[in-house]
Amino acid sequence: MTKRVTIKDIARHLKITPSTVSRALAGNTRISNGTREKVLSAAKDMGYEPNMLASSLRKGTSDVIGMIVPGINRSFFSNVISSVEEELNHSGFNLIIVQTHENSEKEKRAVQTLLRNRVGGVIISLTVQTQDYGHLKEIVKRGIPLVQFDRVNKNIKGPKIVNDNFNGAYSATRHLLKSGYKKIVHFTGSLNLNVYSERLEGYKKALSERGIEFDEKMVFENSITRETGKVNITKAIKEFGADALFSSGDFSALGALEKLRDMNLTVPEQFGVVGFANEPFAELMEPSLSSVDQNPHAMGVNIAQTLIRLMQGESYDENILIPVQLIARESSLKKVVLV
Amino acid sequence: MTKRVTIKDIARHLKITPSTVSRALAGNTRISNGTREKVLSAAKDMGYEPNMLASSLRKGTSDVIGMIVPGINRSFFSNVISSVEEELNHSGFNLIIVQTHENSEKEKRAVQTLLRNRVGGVIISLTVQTQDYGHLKEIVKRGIPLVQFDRVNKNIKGPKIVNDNFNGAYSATRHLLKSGYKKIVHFTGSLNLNVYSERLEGYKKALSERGIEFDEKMVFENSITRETGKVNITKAIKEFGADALFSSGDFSALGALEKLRDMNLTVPEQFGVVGFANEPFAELMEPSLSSVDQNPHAMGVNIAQTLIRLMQGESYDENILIPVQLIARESSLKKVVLV
DNA sequence: TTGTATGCGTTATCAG
DNA sequence: CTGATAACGCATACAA
Repeated sequence: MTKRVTIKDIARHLKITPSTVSRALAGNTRISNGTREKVLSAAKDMGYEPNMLASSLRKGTSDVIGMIVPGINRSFFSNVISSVEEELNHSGFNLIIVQTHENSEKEKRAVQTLLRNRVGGVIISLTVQTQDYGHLKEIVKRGIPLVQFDRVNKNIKGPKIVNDNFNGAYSATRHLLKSGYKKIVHFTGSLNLNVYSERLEGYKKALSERGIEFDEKMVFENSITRETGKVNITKAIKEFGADALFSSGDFSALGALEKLRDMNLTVPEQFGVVGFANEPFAELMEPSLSSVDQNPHAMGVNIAQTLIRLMQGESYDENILIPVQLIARESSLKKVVLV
Repeated sequence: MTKRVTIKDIARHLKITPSTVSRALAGNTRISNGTREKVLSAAKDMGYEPNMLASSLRKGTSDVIGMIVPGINRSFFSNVISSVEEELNHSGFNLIIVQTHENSEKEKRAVQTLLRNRVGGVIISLTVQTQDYGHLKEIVKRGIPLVQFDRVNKNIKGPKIVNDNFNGAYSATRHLLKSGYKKIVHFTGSLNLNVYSERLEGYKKALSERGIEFDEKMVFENSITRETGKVNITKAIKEFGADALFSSGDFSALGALEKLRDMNLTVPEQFGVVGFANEPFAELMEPSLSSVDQNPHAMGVNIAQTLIRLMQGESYDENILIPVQLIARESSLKKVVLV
């Protein structure tokens, strides 16, 4: 446990003052080339490592960015995180990741932790549970740059970066209709979340465009897990004679596919399925699962760039829409019907 | 951007000294119940949030733990992270996650960042590339608690938590032999990494136990991706007449399965496959992929508890072995042959 | 039990 | 261009 080398030590060693050393290390301030070089080489020789705690304390902000997500084990989030991180690192920032596991209490504590550690900025995607937005307001109130993404609250000021969920759902549903399916049910998460309510609207639009009357009973809310997928697909077929499913998540689509197989219904011949998120397993299944890709990389890059601009003082209140892409695979390719 | 409330503000408001407030907030020090309550309620009323930067700077350590991993988008790591985080949160610590993307330079920078931010402890799983261990030595040298897991370097002092890779590979290979397969090839990552070299040994033992001579040409090193899996399975069949594969990773096993299908070889009838890691897609494939589960939850809990003990001063140098479990699925169940 | 004094390491301000 | 001084917010040794 060696004693840490500080700016003072370098100053003493070079017989100059700490302020000069600090300036030399910072780089930008007016300082003679001679002393700068001396300081830098001494710093290296002595094994100096800056203390960011002290620096941040003094400066009142830090280069650490906090990112709060429901969970890192979903393909979408893990990919967004990777892209955000890469982009932030390029600009000299470091990323802290905290998971909420869809628990709003954990979300509040996460925000608290980040504020206590005086992060330079916060990136967040809300939990399903989140109803009270005091913690978000607190971030804004303290003047800390905040970027919301994916699951956002429109009433909180600041940039929000979301997928074009409406058009993704619209394309998916339209694709099923074009393929000749008639009775399409919809599985969705909580409609309190923007992402799901937007997708529902896209689904509706595709139906109405075809003159199909929307039946809200054919929308299964809070049905986004593998298990609920299994349960509800049975119900959908028995009660509504459904012949296709557009699911707002791949896991419920997966559950449905498994159940359909148990029921000896063939996919895509007798039943069509399209999911959302394009999880890695989608292409590996048999039949492979059609899904809407959310373009997580583009979203991550956008989030990072937006945050950086925000931290540079460019304060704005913008909504950015990230395009999505329908990946049509076997599970929905009954036949192609031109319209 | 409200002015931050500090201990001084509370002190002024209550007409006592900052030290008293500090002690009251810390809780443990000797202080009268009256003032403690007054301080706590004032802190709440005034919206006080401790500044952990200042606290950590003063104390010389922080409650933030840094965790460095090759990537969060692999099932194993993401599950370990979740468990570590949960366990650490219970004990009042916070987790920072940094990815290296298998890049040893990023790994070094990650360590540097963590040291500069004076984290209270470091958890790390090395990249494939890592050859120079100066950054790990630096952590130890500074007296910062360090826990290595999964991909570890035995020469660095401190606890190392790894799977029972040897027995996992041994069971997997033995299972293939028992199922009647004769010519088993092995796909592995870089044998510089402990995890892969240990698995290779397990594979060897199972072979020798059956009196099968080990042929090192049947080991395909650096063949752990979906793409290399496809390439090498072809080679394995053509050159060695292989009828089974034990792969040290699921992605290469996946590639192999895909290629086998292209070649019109049926699994498990004509060819057996067992992977390692039990990625989520393993059970979803057709045929489902047998794999070795690494028990990431147990590993995460162990890592966190070990680190906490280390931070409490219990300095030891222990190797902990986390058991693994072979999950036999369709891809290897040709028939059961008793031994 | 509480107050006083000091320093953690850095940087901003003001002189020179 | 460089030096002196103070302050960021908190916690501790010591004194009372």
